[in-house]
Amino acid sequence: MSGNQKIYNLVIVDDHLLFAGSLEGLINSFPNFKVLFHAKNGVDFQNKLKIQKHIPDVILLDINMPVMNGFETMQYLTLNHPSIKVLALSMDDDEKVILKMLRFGAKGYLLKDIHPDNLKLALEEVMLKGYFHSDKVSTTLLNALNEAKGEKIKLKENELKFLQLACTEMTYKEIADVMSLSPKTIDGYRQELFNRLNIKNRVGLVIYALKNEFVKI
Amino acid sequence: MSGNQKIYNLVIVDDHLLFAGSLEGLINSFPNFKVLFHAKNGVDFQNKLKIQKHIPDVILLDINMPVMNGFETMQYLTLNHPSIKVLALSMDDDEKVILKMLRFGAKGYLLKDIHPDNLKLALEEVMLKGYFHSDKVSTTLLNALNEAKGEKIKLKENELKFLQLACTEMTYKEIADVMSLSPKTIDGYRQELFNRLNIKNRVGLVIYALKNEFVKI
DNA sequence: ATTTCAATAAGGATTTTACCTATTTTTTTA
DNA sequence: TAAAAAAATAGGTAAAATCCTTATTGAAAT
Repeated sequence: MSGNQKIYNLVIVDDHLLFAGSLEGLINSFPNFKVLFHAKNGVDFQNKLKIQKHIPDVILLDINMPVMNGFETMQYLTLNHPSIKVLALSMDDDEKVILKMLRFGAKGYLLKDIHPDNLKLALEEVMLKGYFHSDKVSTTLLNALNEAKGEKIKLKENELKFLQLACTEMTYKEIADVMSLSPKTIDGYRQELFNRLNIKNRVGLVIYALKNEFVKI
Repeated sequence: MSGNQKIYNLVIVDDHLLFAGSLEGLINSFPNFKVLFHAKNGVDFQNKLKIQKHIPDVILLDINMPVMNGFETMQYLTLNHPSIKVLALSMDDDEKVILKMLRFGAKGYLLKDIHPDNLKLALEEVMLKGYFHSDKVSTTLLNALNEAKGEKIKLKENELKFLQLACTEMTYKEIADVMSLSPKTIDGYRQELFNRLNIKNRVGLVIYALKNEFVKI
């Protein structure tokens, strides 16, 4: 609760100076993030890293760069600095590109049109949970992401039951009755699944359950 | 077409011994159904199921029983044997009761005054199509269950758009924005569809839309 | 010209969902 | 068996969904 949280060092790798520069200002305004430097490509990054005494905790890595692009840089980072969390930055949500970055070890990705307010949340989340993805993405992609990262979402027994019942027209209260649990426990399952599956409301649960064949209709 | 069709195992749960017993005889005379046993309530059913080597394919479940009634038994079945098709049995066509059973996962319902000849058809249909309902029911209910008769409800253009958007994670307010209509108009569509389709909440909309292929996932 | 109907939208109340945080209980495991 | 982790439960609040009724408007029908 108090003021002195850990401060995470961050590096921006992006060839658009204006973007990188303004982003630096924004991020430095976040209380627990500090921009160490920004680089215009992978080579530039390596050089600047040498003359730094700090290793960054997290890197915002643009994918489209002319010299040493996002993929190459990602490979270098995975090999040489596997503990640095990398968030891929992309203009659009091209599935192939994003999946490739994740296979290369990125912890997540951000679309460049993310709202400044949300960037702070995104950064905090990636440090806290280890991954983050812009939510402007299809469920299909999210599922693909989970597979790409080898993080198959496993449902606990009660979560599965809850999910199945959530695909009926029962209210949560009725579901709680059926499962002989407190409505608050059910609410806990709901919250947990919403977070894990990156969904927004009960419709998302239904869609997820159907896509993954946890229920049939 | 030929003689050796699959034989479905059936269980009758009803507290009226005479009824259950004679029903058993009738059903055993159907070539592709075999009564495993009958039970006088949900508890009795659970006990008898334990000493059975077969899991039933379909259960005829009376709603009005003194000990563990139809709802409670339905809840137990939905939770523990979701693959068993349940046909609710009722004396009358009390809408609320029937709809509640359907919401709890019953595949359909039969009125007890169904003609013996039709019971055979009903059972065959529920195994084949996955659902069945007695046709001696109120108009409202018939509308709700229109698909049993292959009568697809026609949607007006805006209703269809609304329905499709309701299958996303948008809020109704967001849907209203997208459709450039007042949230109150959207609420009107919602109400109209809920009444016409006899559904209870947004999950019902999603299920309906998917079943009738108004949306794809 | 009046009636009818469909589409739109309002007010206003209640219930259900959703979110955040914290505590207790149970289970696991070191 | 004590400590840690996971599961269940709870309180409080905000937002969204649901329900019921009524009103306006313009087009279509008789």
